Amino acid sequence: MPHQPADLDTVLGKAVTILRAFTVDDQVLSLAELVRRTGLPKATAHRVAGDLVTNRLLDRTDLGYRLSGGLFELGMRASVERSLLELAMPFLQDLYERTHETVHLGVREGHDVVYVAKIGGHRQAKSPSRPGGRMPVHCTAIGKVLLAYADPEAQQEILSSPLERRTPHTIVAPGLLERQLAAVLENGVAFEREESAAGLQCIAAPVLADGGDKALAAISVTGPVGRFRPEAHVTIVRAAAQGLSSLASRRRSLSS
Amino acid sequence: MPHQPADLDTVLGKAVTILRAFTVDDQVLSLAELVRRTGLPKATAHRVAGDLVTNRLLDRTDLGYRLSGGLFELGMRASVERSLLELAMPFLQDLYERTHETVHLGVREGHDVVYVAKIGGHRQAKSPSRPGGRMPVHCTAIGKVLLAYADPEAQQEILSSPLERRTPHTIVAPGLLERQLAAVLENGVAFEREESAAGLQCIAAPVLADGGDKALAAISVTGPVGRFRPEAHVTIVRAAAQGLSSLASRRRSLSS
DNA sequence: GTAGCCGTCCCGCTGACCGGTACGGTGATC
DNA sequence: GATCACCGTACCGGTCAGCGGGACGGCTAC
Repeated sequence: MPHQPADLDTVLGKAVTILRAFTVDDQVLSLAELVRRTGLPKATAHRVAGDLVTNRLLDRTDLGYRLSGGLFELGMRASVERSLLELAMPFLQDLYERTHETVHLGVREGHDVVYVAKIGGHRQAKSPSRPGGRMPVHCTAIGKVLLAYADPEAQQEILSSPLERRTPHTIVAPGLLERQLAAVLENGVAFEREESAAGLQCIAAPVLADGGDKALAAISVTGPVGRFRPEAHVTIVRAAAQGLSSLASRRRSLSS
Repeated sequence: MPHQPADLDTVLGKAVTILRAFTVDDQVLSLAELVRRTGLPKATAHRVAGDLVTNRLLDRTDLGYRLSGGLFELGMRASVERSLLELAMPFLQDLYERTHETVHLGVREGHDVVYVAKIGGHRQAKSPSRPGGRMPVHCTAIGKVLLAYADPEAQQEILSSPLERRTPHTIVAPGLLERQLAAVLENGVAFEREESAAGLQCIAAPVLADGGDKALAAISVTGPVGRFRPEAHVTIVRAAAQGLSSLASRRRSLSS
């Protein structure tokens, strides 16, 4: 996790440290647990958490603290992700309707992909991804697409760092991964075969920026090994991603 | 807007004031604009905004500041909204697939409904709602449902405050609205007929908590007056909401 | 009983935060 | 090309908000 630990000598730093202490699957954290995770003195954590409650970034419950609905609302106003989500939704719907498998929209953030949207039905494959959650780039189809279209230095930086093994099929050899990335650029799609979780396969395509050389995001379809063949969906996934690409190009939302 | 203005005498207060200065349709705000909206001294706004950037809650661009992807990620971890969203998605998908109209999931926050999800296709009705955005409770189907199932004091508080007129059809008479709310409790669904925007109709049903007396959220289907008849979808919307209700009851995510 | 862990509160010290002020750049107006 | 308005940025000394060690009372568990 490349989160530089945030400055604990400033109020704001302490505040975000507390907020970021929550992971995707924490519902509620006690004060003691916050102290444990943040390393803040108990009195300080207590006070700052209290301040966060008054500022409606945290909720107080009988069992502890919880990220508030106000924070959700705020996060949804992040222009890049929100407008991406809005533009993408119809395309994601199409994909879901045609495949009835889990559909993802993701962006890259450092070594991870962050899922902006995840849609699926009642019978969706059991996948470790969560909306707003993270997965390493090297073991997901979306990640490989985003990596293939990333600037060379970022790509190299990731390729030269240790690649965590998630399943027996996870690609941990940089050379092999690099060859796959070349194939991704050639085909415009990436595959994943049980590299992030057992029993899951996946295909993804890039949402390209104006020039067509940088990827803003990626779209994927995921399904279980039994009923799902990634190769069967190359055309529609690529078409959806291209449709979104050209729609996004006609708007402004990029830059850095 | 019942946002008590946040304490400007504290760092944290200034920080959230800056963050909340962004509305749903702001992409990027200049420092000067932030100063204008927040009332903070320029030097202060500059410093705090800078701190927010170092803490990855804001992004710096050539044109100004922007809510960051990190904030999006954080907001998605708000347990109530996120788990609601995850549980609801299959039901929302079903509704979309059967109607091919815009489907909403919303919760109440004070006098407004906040949209947790909005899904639709390419031909979706032009609606003023945005994911993460707000609409007044009294002029939307989701709002009326949530209001009908709200605690009496909250309901009374809203009924006795001025009801903003959005269209010629907006209900601004508390008595009329109150009668509609009674009908909602009786039927388990609420309608909206061009009360929030011209040309739009809507039907919504409540997602009920354990007891069945409090509403956690509401689901709606929205369509244009021409092709869409809300009455035609009473059964499936109610069924979707009930399905989600019982699923949510089997998990824990509520309390206050 | 007592030992451990919890959340809360007190209170004196201090350095993080404050914001008036100044400066350089940029574009519009005359 | 001079003037002006407005922008973002940087400086810096005063001071009070924030700090956190410590104490306290409540609660399980053993």
